[in-house]
Amino acid sequence: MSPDDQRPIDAETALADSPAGHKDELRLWLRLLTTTTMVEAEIRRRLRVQFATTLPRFDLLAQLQRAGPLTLGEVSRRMMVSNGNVTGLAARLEAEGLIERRVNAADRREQSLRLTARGRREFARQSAAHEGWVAELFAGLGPADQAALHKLLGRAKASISAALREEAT
Amino acid sequence: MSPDDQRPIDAETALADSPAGHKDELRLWLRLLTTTTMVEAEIRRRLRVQFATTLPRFDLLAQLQRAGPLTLGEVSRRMMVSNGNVTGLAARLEAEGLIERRVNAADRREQSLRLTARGRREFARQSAAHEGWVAELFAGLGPADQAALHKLLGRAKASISAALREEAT
DNA sequence: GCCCGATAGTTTAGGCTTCAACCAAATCGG
DNA sequence: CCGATTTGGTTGAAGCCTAAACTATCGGGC
Repeated sequence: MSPDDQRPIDAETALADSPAGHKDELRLWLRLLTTTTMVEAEIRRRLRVQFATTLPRFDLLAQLQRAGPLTLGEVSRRMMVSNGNVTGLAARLEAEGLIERRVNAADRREQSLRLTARGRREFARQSAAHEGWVAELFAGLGPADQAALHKLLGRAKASISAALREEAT
Repeated sequence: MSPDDQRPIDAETALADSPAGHKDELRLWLRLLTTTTMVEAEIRRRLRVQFATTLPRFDLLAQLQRAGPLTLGEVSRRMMVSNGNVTGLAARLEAEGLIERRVNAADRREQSLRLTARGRREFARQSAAHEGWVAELFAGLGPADQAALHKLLGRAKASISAALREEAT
């Protein structure tokens, strides 16, 4: 650790040396992050200008479309966001008439969310466009590269999951 | 384009068929996104519990550490965020005594940001820990896989950049 | 029947982020 | 020199997001 590194690190040497040679992982992570950020920013931008919506709204609709009615908690887990977050998101989508809530009579704590007819219609339009955008952004990557990247990302996910489980011990 | 796709897509067929077979790209993108999200969430969490700070703050300090004094606009471009965002971020970091601002005498619109002594000290601690976390999360990925992933992400970035340039036409 | 712990959601406070409108300083063309 | 444009930065409104505290309901043990 020794956090007393007071050398006047200049721009050149900034990323050059390291205590344990973890620079490669760092470079990999930064590249992964910028790649994702670029795609995400473009998708957010297009959702806004073409459909006047946002990525979180789109994601929630996608969950309902794919999995049918879901409780707030299920949506929260699937989207990997806090439940408080889903509360607000669902409120906005409900106000826009894209989803509706229904309290579970058997367990009155639960309420399930489902798409309205209008929500299904809107999402179908957005979803088709979205799929095209993604294809367009990755069009420069050949099928073999795409497959290889998919596989390696799977291994990366496994590595990360393992590290997270380890930590939870 | 023809966004009038009105079929009542049900949950089963949701991801099953597609107009042009762009499902593979979509799957690739979703995997890329979740991988990044998992790492990012963990880094945010550790920054919060171990250093009571946030990822954007850390990123801004990193920019200054690596590149020396920068104007707000330069930071904005490097971090790929809006300039209004940097205004607030810099205000908080200045209030915490980690950075300081200095108006450029030659062009009084500009002001450069630089780390304070305390900022350098704090960032050195955080940075060392951060590097270790990233290495830990990717530890399950062998050097060959890491290198391959890095290369493929480079190609993906090139593809995305090309698509964005195309669009700007 | 009643308390107790667990679970589903909401609320609150605070930070991050964007866009669009704005202000101030610099630059450029005439 | 001076108006028009550009550039650097700030502000305001709105949405997203989290952690932590809270409310309501359910289930089980006694």
